[in-house]
Amino acid sequence: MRASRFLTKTLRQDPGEAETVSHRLMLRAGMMQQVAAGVYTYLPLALRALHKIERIVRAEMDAAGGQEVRMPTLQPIETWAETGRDAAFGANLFHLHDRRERELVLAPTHEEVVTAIARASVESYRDLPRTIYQIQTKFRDEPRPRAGLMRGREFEMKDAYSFHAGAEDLDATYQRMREAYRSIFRRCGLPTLEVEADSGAIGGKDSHEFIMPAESGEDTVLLCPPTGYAANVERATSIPPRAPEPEPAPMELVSTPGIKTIEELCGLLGIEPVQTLKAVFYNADGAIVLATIRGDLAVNEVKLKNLLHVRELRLATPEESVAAGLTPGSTSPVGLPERLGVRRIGDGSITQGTNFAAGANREGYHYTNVNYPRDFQVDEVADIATAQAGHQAPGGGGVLEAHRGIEVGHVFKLGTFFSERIGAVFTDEAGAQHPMIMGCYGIGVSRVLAAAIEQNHDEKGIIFPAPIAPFAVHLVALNADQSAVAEAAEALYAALGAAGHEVLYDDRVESAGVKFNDADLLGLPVRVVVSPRNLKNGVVELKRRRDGATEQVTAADAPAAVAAMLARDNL
RNA sequence: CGGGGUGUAGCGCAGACCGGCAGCGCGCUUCGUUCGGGACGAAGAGGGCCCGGGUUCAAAUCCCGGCACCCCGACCA
Repeated sequence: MRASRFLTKTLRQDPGEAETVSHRLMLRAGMMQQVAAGVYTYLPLALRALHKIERIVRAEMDAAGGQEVRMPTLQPIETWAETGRDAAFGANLFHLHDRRERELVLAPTHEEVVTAIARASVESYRDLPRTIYQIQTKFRDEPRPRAGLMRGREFEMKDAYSFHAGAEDLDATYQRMREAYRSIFRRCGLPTLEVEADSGAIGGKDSHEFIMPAESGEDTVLLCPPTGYAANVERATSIPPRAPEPEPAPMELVSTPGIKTIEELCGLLGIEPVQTLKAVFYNADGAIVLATIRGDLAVNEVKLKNLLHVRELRLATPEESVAAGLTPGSTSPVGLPERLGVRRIGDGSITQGTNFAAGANREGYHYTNVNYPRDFQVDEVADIATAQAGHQAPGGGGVLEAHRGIEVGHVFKLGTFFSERIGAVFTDEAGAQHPMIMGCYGIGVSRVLAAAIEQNHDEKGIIFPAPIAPFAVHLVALNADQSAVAEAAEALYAALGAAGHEVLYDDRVESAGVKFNDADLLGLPVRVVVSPRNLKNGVVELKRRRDGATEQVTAADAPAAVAAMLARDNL
């Protein structure tokens, strides 16, 4: 492709509305154009990179036994009502009406439709397992689209679904898919963490996320290198530091005027947060729930939500707390009788340690020497704590460290939620019918592109990993208006193409600085410079974008030298 | 949905408090000089200020209403 004919140009200044690195660089490089919030046109550079990613994804899905289909984006609401997921998705689902006023939705995912495929095509255990996948545009009316391709309302996703006669068979495919995902990200040149994940409302057992480490990521993962433990913070468990265990003393009411926070309480009493208990009020689908946890820990709302089996969980408002008979700022599990009708959940941390300080449900007062279960009771003790960096990994053996990252893939076991509701059953060897057991496996293809740029850039621009670069080579002709340069560059352009390289040929009449800066911005893996100076020396100059390694070779040797340089790009 | 912010030339922004002929930089066009890290000079083109009302002799500017976009939080690939 000749730069002089190329559709898009680069921007010299940063676009005003882009904060995130990948968003900014993609706009500056002319890779995409915004059409609406969270909706973008993929211009040639972006589309070429997406195609590269998709090719790798397809190859690995096919190798893992997947069969590609294309399901419709436009779906009748009834498809969603059948499983109740129209309500589950709520406002995230795009709705529209046809000319007969029939209600349709734009699909955010495809479990319902793919399960209907399995229902139609699978009859017996002999027809199982099956893995179906597609690469397609998804629509989700996100509450807040952000950061360009990172979180769009319209985005590209590879979604795969597997169907099984038994749990062991699902497990085999699940593991095979995890391997395929590792291969995909490795082949893309994108180091990715694989972590345990929350499996969400549908509540499958196993779930893993693939997280690309990046500071701008929305997710936090906790890693324990010595033990290999890796989990999303939403899901992670840990062994928090132990609380002191002095001889239990009689509970005492102390005056704590104006004290609202754990820090203030600790300051006043001369103790550490680990020696306190805090009580947090939640509104869980309208019901008030009291969560009690040690003061140095935080409630993990995902865990709590899963425990309670509710759709919506949020902090209770002060008014709601008061209405439930509680005193915000001095809330406490102590003296909270069962009859209030507030469900009480205690974190495991309350069962260890003695003589805690806790609220007194009375403005300006706290209790000291509070001991569980002597002084208060809960309806259930469970792990509802947020694991933190510095905690011991579950089982011990190492300390957790926290990292930010971007979720680019997610695999999980669905069980029979969909097959039961859609009637996707098979006949077993004994002639009995069972719902198929399902797994599902997603990759945010367009997000992978954004994440790749988040992970691979410097102050000058993008540094594309060779496997997903829109072009492999940026051929730059300096003083392109000189006929000797133009002739040499044209010949090299043809030779590189003939050798199978994808080349962006900068034949524009522009200054060296402009061309070099554009090349740095676009970040194609290898830059080849043809110039009067090089011509005089009988060479062309190769420069690798990633590490700046340079090499001078004859024009005749250039195609092979480029190939060699590309091969070493990811090392 | 709550909080914060912004809509003025293709892009980045000033002008707005204090109404008075719409401006700067980049980019673009033409000519000349330059030519290995965003060159220089000269001459040009290009918007009526997000939309709708209102106030006023006069509105980008003041008032009212709307829309859009961005950022921070509750959600996800």
